[in-house]
Formats: sequence, structure tokens, C-alpha cells
Amino acid sequence: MARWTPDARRRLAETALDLYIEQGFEQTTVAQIAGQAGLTERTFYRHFADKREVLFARSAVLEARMVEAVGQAPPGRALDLLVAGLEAADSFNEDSRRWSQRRQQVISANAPLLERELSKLNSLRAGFAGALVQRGFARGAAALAAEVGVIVYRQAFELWIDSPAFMEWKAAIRQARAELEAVLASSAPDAVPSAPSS
Amino acid sequence: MARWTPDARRRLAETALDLYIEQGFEQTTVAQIAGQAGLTERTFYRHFADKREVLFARSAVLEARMVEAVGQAPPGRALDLLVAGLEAADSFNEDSRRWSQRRQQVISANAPLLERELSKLNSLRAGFAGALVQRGFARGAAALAAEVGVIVYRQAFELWIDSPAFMEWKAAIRQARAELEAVLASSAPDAVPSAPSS
Amino acid sequence: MARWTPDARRRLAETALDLYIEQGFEQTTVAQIAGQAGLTERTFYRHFADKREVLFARSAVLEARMVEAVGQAPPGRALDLLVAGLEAADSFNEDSRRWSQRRQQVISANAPLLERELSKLNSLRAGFAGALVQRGFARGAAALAAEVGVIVYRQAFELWIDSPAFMEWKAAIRQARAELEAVLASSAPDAVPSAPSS
Amino acid sequence: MARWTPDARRRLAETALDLYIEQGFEQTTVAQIAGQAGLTERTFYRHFADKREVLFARSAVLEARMVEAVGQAPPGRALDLLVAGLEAADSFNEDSRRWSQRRQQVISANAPLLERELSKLNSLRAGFAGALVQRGFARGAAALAAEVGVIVYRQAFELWIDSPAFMEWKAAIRQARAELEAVLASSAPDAVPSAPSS
DNA sequence: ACGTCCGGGACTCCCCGTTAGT
DNA sequence: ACTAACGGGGAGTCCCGGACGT
Repeated sequence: MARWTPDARRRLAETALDLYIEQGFEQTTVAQIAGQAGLTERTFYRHFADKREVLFARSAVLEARMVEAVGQAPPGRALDLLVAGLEAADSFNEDSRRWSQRRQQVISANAPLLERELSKLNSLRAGFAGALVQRGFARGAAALAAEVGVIVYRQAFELWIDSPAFMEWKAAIRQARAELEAVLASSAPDAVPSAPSS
Repeated sequence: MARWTPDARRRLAETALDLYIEQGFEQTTVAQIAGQAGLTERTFYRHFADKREVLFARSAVLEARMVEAVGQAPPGRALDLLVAGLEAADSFNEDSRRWSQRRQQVISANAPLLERELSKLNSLRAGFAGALVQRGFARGAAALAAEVGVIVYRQAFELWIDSPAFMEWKAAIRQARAELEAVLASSAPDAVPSAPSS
Repeated sequence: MARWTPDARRRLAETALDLYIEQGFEQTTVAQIAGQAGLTERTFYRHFADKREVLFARSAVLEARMVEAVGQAPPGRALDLLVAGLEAADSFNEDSRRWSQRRQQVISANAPLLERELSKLNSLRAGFAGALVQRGFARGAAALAAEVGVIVYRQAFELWIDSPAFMEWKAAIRQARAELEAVLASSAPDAVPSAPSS
Repeated sequence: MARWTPDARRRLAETALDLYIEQGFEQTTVAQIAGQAGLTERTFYRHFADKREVLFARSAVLEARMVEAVGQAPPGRALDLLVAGLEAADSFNEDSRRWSQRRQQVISANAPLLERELSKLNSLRAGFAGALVQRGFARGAAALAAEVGVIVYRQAFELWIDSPAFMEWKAAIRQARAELEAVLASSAPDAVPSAPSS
């Protein structure tokens, strides 16, 4: 028999998300999270670097996996390698989708969390760029492609989360890429762009 | 005669930057900054929302100006409007360039400051997208164009800061845009992309 | 033409009460109150000593009036003088009743406000005691009678606030006094006091 | 061997009282108290909720003990139960008496501390009332008796503190009760109450 | 009577260190 | 390896008041 239930980490993450949704991120104290999870504040910080990271620890794992996959993708154009990388993030089932929805809801509503999310995406971007350079692409082209890759990721994730029925992760990526290319192709505005409607 | 020298705000910003460079961002306390500027901690927070914002307050003004300029640019393609907006940020002289260099040096070295910078760029992106929608562009196209516009801004700023001789802001924008288009045109990797080295 | 609308004080008090009810006393900042009243934080403090006092300034006036009335009441027993004093507080109409109800609701829900209310009642008690001493009562008897007088006041106020239909202030006092005397008369417990029902 | 001397709490309380007496309550900062006790401000707030509570933490313990004792007193009239409760507060020796004297001296001289004391007495009153209801008394009678019980407590405490020689706590209670009953019996004023001397 | 600028302290919270126990 | 208990130090928000100008 264990003295402590061993999934302290998971309990903390779930309690945190619950509380962030219930009463807002800023109004929730670490002491509250820990208390409600039956742990001590100090323990929270042993598992998570800070109050925000509790919502992002999962994504750090995903990022590593994606960057790794870019390095091992079959040869092709930069964006093809990146898409291969994005597909490697497919650990998504219906449960994780629900969790992601709730998580996204909280993040969107709180500036400090948004900052952290942008930071994570930036880290992903840097990872992609580095991987492409490893694969022989010029630094400049790699950087740009990485930017595009992240945009595809963001768009795919949004599609996957918002779609009414459950969606395959690969399908989401395909659709995101298609949308992006469509927009890039048509550079002309839809409407007459001269009249600013105040 | 005033009781206080009136440029408390500027003094705080300069002192902060000095200290951040001298001893690092995290090692510098707000009390130190205020003390060295001849003010109190309380006053620092009256001028800046937090310890990071002291480096970004200027950019909030720039952002507003750029977004405004996009709204009033002559008709054209989305990217043309955005470039017109970017050009409106031209309050750059040699002094502000030196300040920006030192500022960028500090930001690059500190995760919390990087986060804040990304957040500001994201805000600029949102502002651009909104302005384009006002000008009659479809939401999706506007969003994408805004992403591109921010990339141009970032690249132009980097060029402007790093160029050995002083560079006109408009020239920096032109060059950034040209580089971006060049990369977008050539989607093929420079080198043989098949051999993952390492 | 006046430069400022002259009822700043009233506006502050009403805005404060509104906000205290809407979002809680502690969550309301003085800056908010002042801003919403179209004034400055500094101005708030020119009218009210602190954030709590805005709910109690009225009662200070009442207290003075009641103590004064005790000093000028016709001869009689201590409690008779006090009741005469209490009756002098009759500036109560239906409007002030509604205000009092809302006010009481906020006070009951916030420890710092409860403290202030107790303090005000204590001040009334001291005032009563002093007035009775002036009228020739021994210090000990005066102190005790003052305690009783305050209890009657509290009870009468509660009756007046809670009664479904509007109630005359004097009637509330009469009833409060009657209730108190009834309880004082029957010193025996209603039920068998030996069985602690856990 | 411990890293810290373990009685941080006591040291803080004593230092605080010393400083409050020496230089006044308002003039004393928490930083001072902590510093003089060899601790930091942060630690002060770990032990005491606020700057006032450092003088009242002891009484919270007493209150709990007294209320508890009322619940377990032998059957009798309401006031008898309460007196049994009051007697349970007897942890009083000459040392604690001196401490109480100094403490009372500070409290009496400072409005914020007086407020807090009234609040504590009010809490005791509520506790007594609740305990009496548990014991089978009607709510109204219980509330009134509780008021009387608190008056006895206050009076007893005053006697105990002010008496030139050390006094048994139980004796103080007896005397307080006797005084109160004497006053209640004689409702007539000592002197001719008709002449208001202004 | 009000606005503006600023000082200073109370208080909460984040995040991190150490020690001892299990 | 994980926990609890105690403490440090800084960020940040708010209350309140002082000085000066209109």
C-alpha cells in the first residue's frame, strides 16, 4: 500500500483546470489548488514550474515529439516535412479533446495564459526551424517555413477543437493546410477595399 | 518651479533598462529602479503595469499608430495596406535605435520578457486583422495577411537594428518584404534535403 | 453655473452602495467608486474618512441627534429617557428604508463592515451613558441602562427594516422594548434545558 | 538543533505589544515588528492575519473554550450555563495579567483595535447564543442571555485587570454578576434625574 | 470643492529554499 | 521519491494621506 496516491501530478492539473474555469485564473491561488487536491502548495511547485505551466506541461511533450518527427520525415519540401511532424502529435482522443476545449476556454480568457501559449508556439517554431536546418534547408527558408508550419498547427488545432463531431487529427491538418493555401493563392480582397466602413 | 521633475516616466524607463542590462532582469527589483530614479516603488506602478511593461510601453503607442494607419491607407491589396501601416511607425532616429538595440539585447536574454514581446506582436497581429476587416477584407484572408504583416514587421525591425550603418525605416520594410517574397517564391530547399545529418 | 455638480457626496455614497452590493465590498476599489461617480479617488477621501465610512456617515448624524434628545427628555427612569432619545432618530421614510435594507445586506456580509457597525453602536452606547450621567444617574446604572438602550435600538431597527409593510419608527421602538421586557421577565428556559440535542 | 528558534509566534506577539506601547499602534509597521523579532514581514503574516490580530489571537482560543464549556455545563438557568462557560477561561495567572493590562492599555487608545475587540466580543456573543440554543433555550431568550453573559465577561475582566491585588478569575466573575444584578434590581436613579446640567 | 502627482504602509500571492520524516 | 512544516524575498494591488494648483 502506498502512503500517497501516486497521481499527484494529474490530480493537480485537473484540479487547477477546474478551478481556473470556475473562478478564473487570477482568482485561483496555488494554495487552493493544492488544498483541493489534498496536497501542499510546496508540492505543486515540485511538479510544475509555475501556476501557468500546469496547463502547458502536456504540450511540452507534444512539441518534442513533433520536432523529432520532422527530423525523421521522408525527404520532401519543407512544408511536407513539417506536416509529417504535426501528424506525429496525434495522441488525440475524445477525452483529450474535451480537456483541450476547457483548457482553451481558460487560456483565451486570461492574458498571462495567452502569453504563455504564445511562448510555447514560439518554442515550437524554433524547434521546427532548427529541425529543418538539420535537414539541409537554408536558415532563412527554414525560419519562414517554420512560421507557416506553426500557423497550420494552430489552425488545425482550432478546427479539431471546434468541429461539432469528432475529427481525425490528420484530417484537421489537411484541411488547415488547404485553407491556408487557398488564402495565399487569392491575394485580392473579397470586397471593394477602398471604403472604410466606420 | 515644479516640486518634482516632471519626466518621472522617462527616468523610470531609462533606469530600468540600465539596470536590466547591468545586472539582469530578474536580479533587478522594482524598488531599485524606483530608488535610482529618485522615486518610490508606488510611483513606478502608477506609470507601468508591471516590471516588464516598462520596456514595452513605447511599443503600445507604436501599435496604435500602425493600426490606425492601416485604416487610412489608400486602397490596394491587403499586404499593401499593412506596409503602409508599418511605415507609419517611423519615429526612428539614431538615438531610439541605440535604445532599441539595448532593449532587444535584454529581451532576448529573458524568458518573461520574450513572452511579453510575443504577446505584443500578437496584439499587433489582432489589430492588423481587425483593421483589414474594417477595410472590407474577408475575416480569413485578413487574419492570414495580418500574420504575414507581423512577420514583415519583425524582420524589418531586425534589419534596422542590426544594420551596421543607420538605415531608413522604409528601406528596412522594403527589404524585409522582398526577402519574404523571395523565400515564398522558391519553395524548394537549397540543399539536398534527404540526408539528416547528426 | 457651477463647475461641479454639487451633490458629490451623495453620488459617492450611492455609487458605493451599488457597487458593494453588485460585486462585494472587498472587491470594490475606491478608484472604481470615484470613477463611476465621475470623481477622483482623492475626492472620495475628502468626503469620507475611509472606504467603510461611506456607509456610516449618515448614522453619525443620527447618533448625535439621539444623544442630544436624551439630554433634553422629560424626567423619568433611565430607560424612559433613552427611549425618548431613540424616538428622535425618526427621519425614516420609505426611501430611507429601502436604502437601509440594501445597506444592511452588505454590512452583514462583510467582516470589516460589521466591525465598523459594532463600533458605531459602541459609540452610541457611550453617548447614551454620558448623557444619563449628565442627567444625574450613577455611572454604573447609566452604563448598564445604555447597554439596554442600544439593544432596544438594534432590535427596533431590525423590526423596522424587516417588517413587510412600512412601520412607524415609534411603533418599532415600542415593540422592541416590549419584547425585551418579556424576555427579561421570563428567566426560565422554554424547554427542558438539560438535554443537549446534538 | 533547529535552524530557527521555534517560538516565532510568541516573539512576534511580544515584540508587537512592546512596540505598540512604545510608539503607538499606527506608528508601528509590520516590518519593524518582524525585524525586531528577527523575522521577516512575510512570516508575520503567516502567523497573524493582520496587524491587529496579533493582540487577539489568544482570545480566539479562549472564546472557543468558553463556548465549548457552555455546551457541557450542568443544567440550569441560561445565565448559570454562561457563567460556567466564563469560568472555563481561567488560564489566568499573574503573568498573563500583566500582559493583559498592557494589551488593554494599547487597545483602549486605538480606534482600529477597539473595533477589533468589539468584533471579538460580538463573536463570543454569537457563540454563546448558539450554544444556548443547542441546550434547548428559545432563540430569543438565548440571544438576550448571551448579551448579558458578555457584559458579565467584560465586567469581570475589567475587575480582574484593575484590582490592586491579584484576584481569582472565578471571584471576578462572581462579583461582576453581583454588580450587574444589583443594578438591574434598582431601576430608580440615585439622584434626582430632572435637572439636565448642560 | 476638485484634480494631479506622489509617498508610504498593509496585505496577498508567487515562487523558492531548507529540514526532517516516511 | 515524496510529504509536511517553516521560512525568505520580491511582485503587485489597494488604502489612505500630503502638497500644490484651479
